[in-house]
Amino acid sequence: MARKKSSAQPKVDPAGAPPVSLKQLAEHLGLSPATISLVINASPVADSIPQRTKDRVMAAVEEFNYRPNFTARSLRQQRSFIIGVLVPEVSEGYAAMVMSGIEDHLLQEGYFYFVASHRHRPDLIEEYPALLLRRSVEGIIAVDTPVFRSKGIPVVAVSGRGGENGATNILLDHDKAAHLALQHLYDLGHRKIAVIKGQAFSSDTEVRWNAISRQAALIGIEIPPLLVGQLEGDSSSPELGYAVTRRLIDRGGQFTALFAFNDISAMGAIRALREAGRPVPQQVSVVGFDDIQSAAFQNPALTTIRQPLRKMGEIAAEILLGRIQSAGLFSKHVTVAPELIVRESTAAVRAKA
Amino acid sequence: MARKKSSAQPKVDPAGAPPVSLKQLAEHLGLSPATISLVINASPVADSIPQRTKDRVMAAVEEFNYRPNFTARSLRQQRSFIIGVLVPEVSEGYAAMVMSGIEDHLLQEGYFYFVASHRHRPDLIEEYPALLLRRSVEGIIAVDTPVFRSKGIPVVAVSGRGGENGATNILLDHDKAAHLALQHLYDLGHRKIAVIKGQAFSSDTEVRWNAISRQAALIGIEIPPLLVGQLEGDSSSPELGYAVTRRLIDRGGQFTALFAFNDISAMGAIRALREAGRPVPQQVSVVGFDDIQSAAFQNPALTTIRQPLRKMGEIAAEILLGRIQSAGLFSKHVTVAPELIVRESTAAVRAKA
DNA sequence: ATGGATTACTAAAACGATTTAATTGCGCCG
DNA sequence: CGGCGCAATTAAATCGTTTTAGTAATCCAT
Repeated sequence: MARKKSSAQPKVDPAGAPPVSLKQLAEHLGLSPATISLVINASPVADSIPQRTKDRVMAAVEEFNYRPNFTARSLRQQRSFIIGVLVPEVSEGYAAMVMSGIEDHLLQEGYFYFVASHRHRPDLIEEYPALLLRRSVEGIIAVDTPVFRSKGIPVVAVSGRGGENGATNILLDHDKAAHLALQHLYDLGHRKIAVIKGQAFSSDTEVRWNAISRQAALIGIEIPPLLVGQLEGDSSSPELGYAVTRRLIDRGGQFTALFAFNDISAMGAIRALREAGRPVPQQVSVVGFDDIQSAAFQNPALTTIRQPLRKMGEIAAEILLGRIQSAGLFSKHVTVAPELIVRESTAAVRAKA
Repeated sequence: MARKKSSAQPKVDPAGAPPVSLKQLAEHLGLSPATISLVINASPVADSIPQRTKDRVMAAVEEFNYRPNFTARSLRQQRSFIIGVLVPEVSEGYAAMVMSGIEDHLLQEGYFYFVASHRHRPDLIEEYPALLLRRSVEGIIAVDTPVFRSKGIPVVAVSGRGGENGATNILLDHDKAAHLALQHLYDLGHRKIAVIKGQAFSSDTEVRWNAISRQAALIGIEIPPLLVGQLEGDSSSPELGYAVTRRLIDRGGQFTALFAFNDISAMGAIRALREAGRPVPQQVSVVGFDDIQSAAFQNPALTTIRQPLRKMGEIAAEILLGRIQSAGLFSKHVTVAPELIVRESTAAVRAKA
């Protein structure tokens, strides 16, 4: 305590100088840690502290580049400023897009997030929420992930089914989506429309299919079981769309248009159709879903239903933080609107030759 | 302290029972927190504790579902078991794929990670590492992100340029990649080959271009400046590839093959060529780079150089954890091998009609 | 019987903040 | 001149662990 004196200009240290603690700073200033903490956090208790002292404190903070230790603060305040994000797989365009929106909002508000990809494995879907909880996340956003018991922290589900246990759901207006797609095809003269449903484990599958049935009936289109296929397998490659379309073709049902579960499967479907000698859009029109990046640059460019995925992520984050701040009432769900993007994979049905 | 007695079966609490602390558990067992901590962590000091007591402790842990508070433990041990991941943008396929590999390894080893997307903004590239540091991450993985001062924690760069300041680099063998692509085209009879370079801010751009120049010379191909284009703009849509290919065509240089910087730009290029009446692969062959998911389902399916992105992420995580564990020597870089994936976008050059 | 090992624990000090309830000194009023 | 109130601080508890340095009791050998 008598020797260090020449270390008067700490400034920018090159690499490894350990950060200063509140106590050290206090000692340097001849004040107590309490005072400094109060000043730094602009606590109302600090109102009685004269500006002179406050300035002195702030100057020292600057000089030594003092930053409160986040872990210590977390422990004391019981706040981590971390939230957990559950997705099927980070590298899938759908989840990545939602995450992008989530991140945007969270970082802005001073939060960080942990990501965990469960790859639809039930054991991981069970395990990860608990693991996140143990890391004291303050809330969870579940993207396309089935329900789980949320022990005491708020949960927001993006296109998931969290209906029951207190989760807020961000979901697409599937009826509008179905209407946009079907009406578009109907207007082009299509009457025989095939549909590719999603995998059973995908939370959108059921609601979407129900919406399609409803809207088809309203418009006056009949969709016989023969023209309904379902994605199978848990990869996310276009291969699945290819396979189901092959089955659809082999089954022999006639159709002039196809409404795919997502853009990825639409890509596979287009290839299957082409190989079967039924080029898109000349003989069959195809409508995708999601409007992922590469949809616009397929050949033919994909007509699709755009989901505002980024926006959905942002909303999810915003609502979650809201629920964290005030643990009061909360809405059960928020609906966002889809949009029809017309490109080249749909065309008017050809007049009978 | 005399009243609670009937709460003998805590079991699975429905929602909001606060977790028990070590102290409570200790009180319940009539032992000190120290003992329990030692038993739980199987500390060597606990060797002298009789099995009977250990069993009692473990039983109580089970009964009350006790889990040590992670924040408290972090504070005491000065370990967060968190690492930071810097990427240009989570929703880009390239980064997402690498992240997937990173996550895989990290979660296995009991770590979580924070993601921050800087979207190539210099201020964020400057700010985020500091922010992560403040959150006491134990290391940083930088994906396609230029260098920054890593204050005291290990850094691993995936296809970044961290050459100088003590980062380990995971990089592709670009010479091999260039050789694979060029030799493939050469073997198909191509001699006039155009190249699309990446944006200036992308760390791969320069090394890759140098490798291409080198390998072209070795094989005996000349690549005149007239046939070299560069991606411009910081979006990651195929639009950029489309634009640069248009410029290339307009400039009037003759070429029968095109080597794109990545699959995304290859998609744009193919469209530009098609619109200009030069179908792929009949008149021009195109080789992409990366082998992203949808590459196989383009029309024509993309011939491309596959980067083992997931694997690169895994390796990055593994090396980083290694460096965290033992802060000793470390390798400056690790090289991974690319692979040529031949599909439909390349074909033999047509005999002069 | 004494002293050194061993056994079975525990007290208390960290870790680095935040926050509540004092404490001290001083001016001023009655 | 006693005491009230205010201004400027601070002591100390707390958050929930981990870990070091003990301590007390028992055992065994001499």
